[in-house]
Amino acid sequence: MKDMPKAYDPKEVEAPLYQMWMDKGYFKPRIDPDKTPFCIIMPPPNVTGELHLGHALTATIEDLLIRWHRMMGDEALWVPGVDHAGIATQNVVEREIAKEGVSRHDLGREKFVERVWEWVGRVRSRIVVQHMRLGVSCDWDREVFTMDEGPQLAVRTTFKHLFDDGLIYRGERITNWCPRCTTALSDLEVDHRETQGSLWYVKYPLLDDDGNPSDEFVRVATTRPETIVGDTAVAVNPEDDRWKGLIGRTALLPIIERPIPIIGDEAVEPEFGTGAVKVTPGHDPMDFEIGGRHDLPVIVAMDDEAKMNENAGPYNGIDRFETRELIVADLEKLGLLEKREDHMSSVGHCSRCDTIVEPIVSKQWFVKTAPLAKPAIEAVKDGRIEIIPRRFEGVYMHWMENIRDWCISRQLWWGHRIPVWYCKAAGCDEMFSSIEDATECPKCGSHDVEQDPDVLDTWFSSALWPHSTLGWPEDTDELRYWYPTSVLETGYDILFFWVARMIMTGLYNTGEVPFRHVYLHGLIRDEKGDKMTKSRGNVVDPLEIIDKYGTDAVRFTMATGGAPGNDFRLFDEKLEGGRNFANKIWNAARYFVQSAGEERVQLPDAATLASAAARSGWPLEDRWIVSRTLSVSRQVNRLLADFQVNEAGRLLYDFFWSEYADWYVEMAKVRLKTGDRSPLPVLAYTLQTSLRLLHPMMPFVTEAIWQHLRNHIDGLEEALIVAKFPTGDGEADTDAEEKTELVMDVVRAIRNIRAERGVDAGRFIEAYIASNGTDPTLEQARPIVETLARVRPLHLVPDASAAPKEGVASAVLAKALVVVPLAGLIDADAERAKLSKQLTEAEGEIKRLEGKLANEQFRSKAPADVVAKEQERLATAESRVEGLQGRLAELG
RNA sequence: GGGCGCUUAGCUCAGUUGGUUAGAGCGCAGCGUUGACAUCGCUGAGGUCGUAGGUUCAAAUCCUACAGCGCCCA
Repeated sequence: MKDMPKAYDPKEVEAPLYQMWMDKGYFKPRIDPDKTPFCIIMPPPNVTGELHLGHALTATIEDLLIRWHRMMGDEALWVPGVDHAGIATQNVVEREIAKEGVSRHDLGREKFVERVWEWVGRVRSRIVVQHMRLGVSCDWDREVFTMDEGPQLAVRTTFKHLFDDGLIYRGERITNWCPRCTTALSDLEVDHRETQGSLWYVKYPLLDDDGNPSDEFVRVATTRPETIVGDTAVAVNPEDDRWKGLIGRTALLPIIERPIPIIGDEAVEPEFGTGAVKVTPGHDPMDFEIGGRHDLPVIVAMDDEAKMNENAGPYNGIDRFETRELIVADLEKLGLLEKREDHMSSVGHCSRCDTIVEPIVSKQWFVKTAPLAKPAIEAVKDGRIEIIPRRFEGVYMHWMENIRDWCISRQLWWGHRIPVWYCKAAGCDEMFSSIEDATECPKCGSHDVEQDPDVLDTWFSSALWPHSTLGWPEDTDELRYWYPTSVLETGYDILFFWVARMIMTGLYNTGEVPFRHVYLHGLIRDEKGDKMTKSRGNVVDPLEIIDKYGTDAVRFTMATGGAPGNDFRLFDEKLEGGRNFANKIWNAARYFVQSAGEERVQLPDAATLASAAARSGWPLEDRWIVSRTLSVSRQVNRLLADFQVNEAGRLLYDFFWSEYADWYVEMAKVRLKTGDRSPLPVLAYTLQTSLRLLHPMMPFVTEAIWQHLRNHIDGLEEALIVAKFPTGDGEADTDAEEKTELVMDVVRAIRNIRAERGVDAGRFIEAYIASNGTDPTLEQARPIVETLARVRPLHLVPDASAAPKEGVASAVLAKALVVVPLAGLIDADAERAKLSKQLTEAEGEIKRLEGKLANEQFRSKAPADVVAKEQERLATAESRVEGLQGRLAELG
């Protein structure tokens, strides 16, 4: 840690700093009742593979919040973890072993699960390494896996409680079935897509009163003719005059030749197709409901893989879509196919493998959600939980209020085995849930008990995450101290999957909300605005861009890229901006370090910093930057408290670059070059304050600089990560801010004239500034104006008459007149035209403001400070007009 | 079908209790090798804030309708 290289090199500093933080144990909070607990439970990434940009965004925002609170003195706990991701991981490992030509059935359940554990071991450590590259300051000793013992116990305990409370039941229901994953899915795991298909019109012969075929037909329309074999009725709307006469009669199912009743049900839409529909309770959710209302038999005509079964007569063993073709052809041959139309319909796809889902009736486990939803709705309604951005509360409410029972069983091998046992003893059909592995039937005492072979939906264990990671069901110190947790931060796309369910189970298990705030971030898209997906091939690997731009650049870009809850597009130019900013910070610090040299700089003392009066003797620019630093510190705290992470980032970017680096440092150089060391404490103060403010967002570059600064500034904490976060306590100095604005305006005006007239950048030119002769501001700032505007000699004159009139360029400010003699470079007519144009604009401004201020309504209804502001604006415009008129008069 | 979001400078986006002369980054134009930084500096051009109404002293910001795009739920 000697010299600072000319450019910031993230590769040099990141790994050693992370190691240092780890070694010092800075990530580990203590349970301290005198301090405020702050806790975030990390959304556990799936053990399916690599982290993606969504995880990087999550990590960035959560680490920012954690670091901020840690620096505020809170006991900040961030719990990392990973999720076993049932279906997804099983699929990935199945693909892995398929490369060896082996299926999971070849291996058998036990061997297959062993293979999954091997996979998990590899992926878990990779995820940890990836997270570390992002700079996350989570407590690694607490890293949890959803399949660890603790979470296992939490899962079983929750299941048993729900089971005993009658909130879990097993039943024959129609569920979404993925024939490729061969498991049931919950409603949320199905993606619906509008798909071009066909609507076939089929004639079902009617039987006469004696049960003999008649020459009458009922015509039904269907998008899924392959399910005809499972029909158990034809339904019409009882209000439908065309068909209500048929209710009570019997139709003969084509091909299968099963007599089925014609029933009336209000769910039938008369506008659809012919107004008569076939009813297949075994393969259609709506038909299942109709069947329930009319006591219709349920026929399941397909197997696990959606091949037709023995109930499908001649199609037994044939795939569902092939069967569709065959049936259509057969109906045609029988003369029962009337016509085919193009038809758009919504088709469900497995969210994991994209296979078309088959609605199928099977025996599954469900959670009765309505009783759990009620308190979950209350918690958000009464503000115990706040969702950010606010609009998602409406989305949450709507879903919760219309919630449907949750299918939690999955026909998988990888996951939490359902803690239910069946007694096999003759005459006993006991079914019971147990937290411990059961060996004995509680009813008959038989040891012939068998555990349910299925596993639970992954989200069942994730739903317990905020309390299970803290030790529940044990009554741990952690749980007592950090629960309810502070913030749950994740993408809005898993509001229902995860957030809503955590609220339900959290309240059910602990009686308390799992977290106080839910912060939902948007999705990161590619340059064109497309979602990043493997199939599109547009996925960006976080490590790749970290290698290219540095972690801080990635984090800064993520944090400031968009507003909370809004999607944003990521591309190289944005990341370059982040990288450049990191380099800017680095170099601004480097300048300080070089300027300080061997000297150890003392920071200004706290009392002086706190009081504007105490600072009043300081040079103007020092007073200004301290005042601005205090103000920015306050704003950053307010913005972060409001979760306006992006605004906080922008504010710091603007402050550091456009105020500190562009102006204060340049002003400070003026004195430093004369050998005056007095700016050093203020440079040190502003720089180190900025680093503290920036640290949560850009931890590496700021900490790296901090460690350099410790050799040059007295009194800095040993590491920035545990340094105190600035709160901005201290008086603003509006006088200094206003006066510095004047100085900057003057410098800008001269620079503008130089650029417009094409004056060589290096050349010093003469200039006159006429301002209110009693204000010593410009005299005090003379060296600054001279240097920053490259002016010599600079004439400070009491009024415009003292400045030359021929061959000059002028700039009229409200509080000053700038006159630059540039013989030979000035076209008098153009100069007059320019000033006239400005005069017209300023006069327009006056007119507008006078009109506004003359309005009695405005004066009486607008708040006093708004009126005062407009008045001030008017005065400014008036003085500009005066100046411009005077200048024009003088120019003739 | 129900709900939500977006539409602001050439591009990408900010703009949270309605009160500026509507901002930033990138891009663009001109100038620039004075020891922090060319991953830079200085200067500049560029917008009737989707359209039409309404509320208000005051609307990019609130309300209504419409258009285009996107998402969620059914």
